[in-house]
Amino acid sequence: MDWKILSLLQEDGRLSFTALGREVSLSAPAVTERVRRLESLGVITGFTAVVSPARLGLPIESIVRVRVRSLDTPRFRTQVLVLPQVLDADHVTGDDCWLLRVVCRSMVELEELVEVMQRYGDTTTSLVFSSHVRNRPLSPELFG
Amino acid sequence: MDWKILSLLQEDGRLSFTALGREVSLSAPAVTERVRRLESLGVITGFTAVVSPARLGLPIESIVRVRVRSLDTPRFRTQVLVLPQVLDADHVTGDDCWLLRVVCRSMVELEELVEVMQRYGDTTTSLVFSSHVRNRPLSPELFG
DNA sequence: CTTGAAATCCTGATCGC
DNA sequence: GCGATCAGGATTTCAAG
Repeated sequence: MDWKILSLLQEDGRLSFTALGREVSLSAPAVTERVRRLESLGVITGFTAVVSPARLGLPIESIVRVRVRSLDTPRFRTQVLVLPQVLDADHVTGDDCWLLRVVCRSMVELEELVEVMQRYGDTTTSLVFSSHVRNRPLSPELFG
Repeated sequence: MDWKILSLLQEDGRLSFTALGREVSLSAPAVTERVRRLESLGVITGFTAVVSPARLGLPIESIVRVRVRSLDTPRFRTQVLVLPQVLDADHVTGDDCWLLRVVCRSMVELEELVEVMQRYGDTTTSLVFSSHVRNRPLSPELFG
């Protein structure tokens, strides 16, 4: 039941509670309470509009791996992770330390960004040809 | 003006049009039309609930790089990219070809997934320690 | 979880700049 | 083209059962 609600809200985050109720055969206040509970449990962390960088004039998307020297990590976090072009930043195991997803307007801008990151460690940059899966909804099949 | 609307909707995708109108000093029908236009332009591609894999019992998150042999690419796409554990999949430049973000319940499950992917090419797996930036909203600063 | 009533919101038409 | 106002219908919210 909660899974059905989660699936529907991941598909359309603006579904009204009454529409949601119709789908799952529950009254509107009942689904409202379930959604509020999922929020307070931290299962649902928010609702958001999905925006296309390309349509906004940000045609370049790339993944930058940065091997940050440990002494430079604090400055890396305050100088690089706050840049608006950095859409995702994960600290990971392995030699690469950090994986950043970056969007920008041009290769020149990307070059500048990577030069900044180079100050904190070696980088490896991959340009994204195409995204075949983007933020796939979590589904009960994960527990099949 | 459209930027203000985009920022607010990326923060809270369920904001009502009247609340949105109050924030930007516009009437509800006016903001409604602007949002509809942003949707039809493809700037806003949808609305979604943001769900926490960890809170759902998926504590392992990892980035898998797969160097898929080109002859195996069609099967890779139909056999791997459809798995529910694969939340993101990008085709990228460079030696690695594919970058996948994967969530799962345990290291055993991750091992099985990586073994499947190994059938299509060499893999390199990085476990995510922590995500310091996750889906940062696109902001006008990108064009500062 | 459901019901029901009051407050709020959404939608379309119409008008004005 | 863009936004404001208004009325009718739908939705949200809160109380009570």
